[in-house]
Amino acid sequence: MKRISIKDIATKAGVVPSTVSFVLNGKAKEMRISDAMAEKIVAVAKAEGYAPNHIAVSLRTGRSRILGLIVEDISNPFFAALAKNIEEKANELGYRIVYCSTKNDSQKGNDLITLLSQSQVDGFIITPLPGMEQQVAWLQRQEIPVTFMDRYLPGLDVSSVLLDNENGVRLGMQHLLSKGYKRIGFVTVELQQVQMVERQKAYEQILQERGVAEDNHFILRLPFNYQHDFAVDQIRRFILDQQLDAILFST
DNA sequence: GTGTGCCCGAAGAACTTCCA
DNA sequence: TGGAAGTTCTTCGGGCACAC
Repeated sequence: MKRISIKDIATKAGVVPSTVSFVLNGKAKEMRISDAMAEKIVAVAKAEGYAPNHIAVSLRTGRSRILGLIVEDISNPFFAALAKNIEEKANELGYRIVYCSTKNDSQKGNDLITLLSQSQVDGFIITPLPGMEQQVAWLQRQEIPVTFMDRYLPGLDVSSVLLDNENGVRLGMQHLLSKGYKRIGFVTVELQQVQMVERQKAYEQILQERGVAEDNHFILRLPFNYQHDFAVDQIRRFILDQQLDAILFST
């Protein structure tokens, strides 16, 4: 079935394509097109079920009104919730979102940046991984807008929306310490990502400030792609082996 | 293998036509 | 004559056909 184009609408309405374009883009008044003609064009477009060809629009305007959202794992509830909010806000502003997951693989992240930039996305929101620096720098050289989310890459001047990792851990630890807990465990994942490093650093710093000996710093590092049952078993052993009375989860 | 020209759909500047 | 209405032409990036 042939797709209805602006040209088809023009033929049926008895005008040229640009007149249709002006009307359908709300510029009829500006271009001094009569109300009667504008109404006729709108009616034909509606009757024919016309929908703009986004590829053609981006070809002409150089903008796709699509943003690439690259996160660690879109099935993760944390990123799914963030994605939902980002999508709602983007829709309000007339943008659509394409979601991708790196699965914590920087090569995959780099490939996704290449793929999406070739697809003419207007900008990127990325939870970056070490190893993606060059690709992000390339985006900056191409003047393609990039924003980091949840974490950042030291050495790159990119706008970032971040959690206050240190203060978050500090508040959590203060709460547990104020309740009288002394043997507080810290559960994290084996990642050298900046946010994980900052959270662990904050945990150790707070214990140090309280004069807790290093022997009583209890840290469990789970592998990134852990299975649920495995993690539960590891945490159970961690609690028993270290005789913990509280745990702070960093993720 | 390389160069050239055309095509696709839509936007918009510049232009022409019409009419009071 | 001048404003309103509508038209023409160029442009964009990439794929493709064709000539050399």
